[in-house]
Amino acid sequence: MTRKSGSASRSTIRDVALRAGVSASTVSRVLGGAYPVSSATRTRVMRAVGELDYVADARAKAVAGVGTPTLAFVLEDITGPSFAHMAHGVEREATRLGHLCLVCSTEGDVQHELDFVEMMRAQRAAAVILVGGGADTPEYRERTRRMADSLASAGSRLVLCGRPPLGPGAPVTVIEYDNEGGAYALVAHVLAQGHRRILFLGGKPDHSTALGRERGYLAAHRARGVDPDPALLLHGDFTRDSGHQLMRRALAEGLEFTAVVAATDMVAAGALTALHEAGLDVPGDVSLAGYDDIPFARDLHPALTTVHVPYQELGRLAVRTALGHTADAPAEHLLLGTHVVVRDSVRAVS
Amino acid sequence: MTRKSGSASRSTIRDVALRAGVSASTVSRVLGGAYPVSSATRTRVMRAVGELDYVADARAKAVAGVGTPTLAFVLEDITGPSFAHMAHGVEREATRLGHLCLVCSTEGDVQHELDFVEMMRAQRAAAVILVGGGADTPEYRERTRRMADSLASAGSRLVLCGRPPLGPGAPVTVIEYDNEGGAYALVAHVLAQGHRRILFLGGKPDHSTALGRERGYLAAHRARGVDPDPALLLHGDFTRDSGHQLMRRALAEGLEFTAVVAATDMVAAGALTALHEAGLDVPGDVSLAGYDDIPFARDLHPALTTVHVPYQELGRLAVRTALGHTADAPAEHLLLGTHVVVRDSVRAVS
DNA sequence: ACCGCACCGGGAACCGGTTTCCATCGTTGT
DNA sequence: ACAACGATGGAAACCGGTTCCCGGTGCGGT
Repeated sequence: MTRKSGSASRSTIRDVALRAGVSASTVSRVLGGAYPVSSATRTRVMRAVGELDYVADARAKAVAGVGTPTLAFVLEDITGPSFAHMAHGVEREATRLGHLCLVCSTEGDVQHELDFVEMMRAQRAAAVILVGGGADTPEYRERTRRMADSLASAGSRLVLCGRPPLGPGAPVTVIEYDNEGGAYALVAHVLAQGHRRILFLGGKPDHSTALGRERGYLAAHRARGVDPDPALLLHGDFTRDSGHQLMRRALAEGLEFTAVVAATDMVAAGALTALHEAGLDVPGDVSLAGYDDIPFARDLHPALTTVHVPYQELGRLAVRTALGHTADAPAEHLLLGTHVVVRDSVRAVS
Repeated sequence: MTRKSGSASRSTIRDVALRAGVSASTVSRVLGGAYPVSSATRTRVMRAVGELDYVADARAKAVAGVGTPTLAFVLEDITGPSFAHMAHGVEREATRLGHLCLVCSTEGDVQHELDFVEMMRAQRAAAVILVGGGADTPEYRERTRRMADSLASAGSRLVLCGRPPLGPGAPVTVIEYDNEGGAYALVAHVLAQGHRRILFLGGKPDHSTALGRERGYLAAHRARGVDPDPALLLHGDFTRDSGHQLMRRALAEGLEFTAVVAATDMVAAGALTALHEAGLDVPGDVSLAGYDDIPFARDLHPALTTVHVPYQELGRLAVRTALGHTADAPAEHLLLGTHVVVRDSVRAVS
């Protein structure tokens, strides 16, 4: 039995070389593979490596130019189901392509995000993927463009995933899902069931994702020739609690509506319990629809009609595109389609 | 306006030195902080840094011994709500302590896990956190102990989070939540409502978490002096679909029970829709309880009685303990408590 | 027997930083 | 006026690897 955990100090390639009675170059070569080494030497080196339980320092290899590439993933909160699915896609694809995957939650703090991106630039990450919507302000564009430039000059690429695109010419890859289109289709479906007063439980007023879905809501109304009541457009955020509160307030205020469309399945879930708490039946008394098609949507009661967003695929695509490992997505700006999945939570108005 | 994105090649400290007309050492000192540099020199250097948009290579710094420490987080699937919350806790605490956070999903593949841990050893990660239950076989202990040893000899620490502990003496930190105790309390609660035939929707037969909860189920029965019918112990996995299928089968087979305890809220969710699909009322016809207290538990209908597990705190604790940044948790083995949160899904038997 | 070539392995330069050691310079003390 | 001293900054060694360049073998060919 070999004493492997002799001391806590990690051994260097020189230790191995010394023990095997060869030079450091030789050790590097037998470990590296593609170089002729006599089998006797190889054996001695391998034995020394085994006895010392040696692993080459990845950071040193990286400096020497033969490191494992790295990719960074920045989101607001890994806890949201849709983010989690994107993260999953990113992580899978990254490791499939032999990349390490760094992750960071910003908790919505812009400064934190900035700091992290700077950090990733220092790490020489192959790509930095920013995910999740935000306010599309000039200040945002300016700041993000600066990130993109500085990352580009450091040789890595910025990917915006579900975020407002920058102007043309920015060295950035944008991958979006079609918020407006999805909401349009969903609300069209609800309208087709005869509903005319549809409450919309939106997100923050300037949040790009929320805005897109809101636009779809509006567009569907216009296409149908109905004039949406502005009082039916409520704003909160994308949490379950927001949906719950918004719905309670709407009910308390005596707002009139026969259907509710939530900007998110989470919001819909909160709204649903608020509805239940008020003694209302869904979809008997009021119809309800969500957005995202998180796995739980099926288990709400009634099963939630919603629009499916291919989050995992989105994550995968983001890393493939960023890493240039794809021929089928050379474009700098992709827009993924969505489709509504109808279940039991919206019913024709009687 | 300075031309920053001139070329794609990153600039080195020597480029900056050249441009500022000083030596590389001086640049390093200016950037490093704690060394007297004349303000004129400092200004020149800073200007050069700005013009070149220079950031020191983090890998090189790491080799020189002044790098950002890193911590790795290994789980089966980031998509599970409880895992996501742990991940969130880990990530928050890690960045709070100035660590970078690497993540890896194993998809349940042992070889993948092994490879990743080896990779982290090479990265000189400060700690590797393995999370999620598994089969507590001799082979598992052997393999994991080897990981622990080799990580320890490389100066980093292995943390087992919700995983079967190894024998004594292994250089490992174990943090568990009390599966048996939680299940015991939950099932005791259900029994106290008068239920005597309680269906248990468990996980994989040899999965440590599933096993712990099963033990709690059994122990609660014994404490009450009731003999659980072995036919009521079903095995699947921790997914929503598993709960759905198991419940359907149980119903189809005509199993007799007045309550259902699921090993997981996800499983409970699937079971709940199966119950609904069969036209059964919960809790009118049958009571239902889950485990984990994921956020959605409140929004199921009826709101799910379940046991709360402090997942986020668990993650935080894992990194604090691993990094030794705590005086209040010097122990090598922590067991976090849980508590049952009663909502509307279990009712006294009539 | 001699030349040349493959094969193999050592030395040194390099990757991009940090830090130790030392030389220089301008001041100040007596 | 001259020695000592504090403030600066450069050269070189080091961190732990990789790889280029070369020199010493042992082999076969003529």
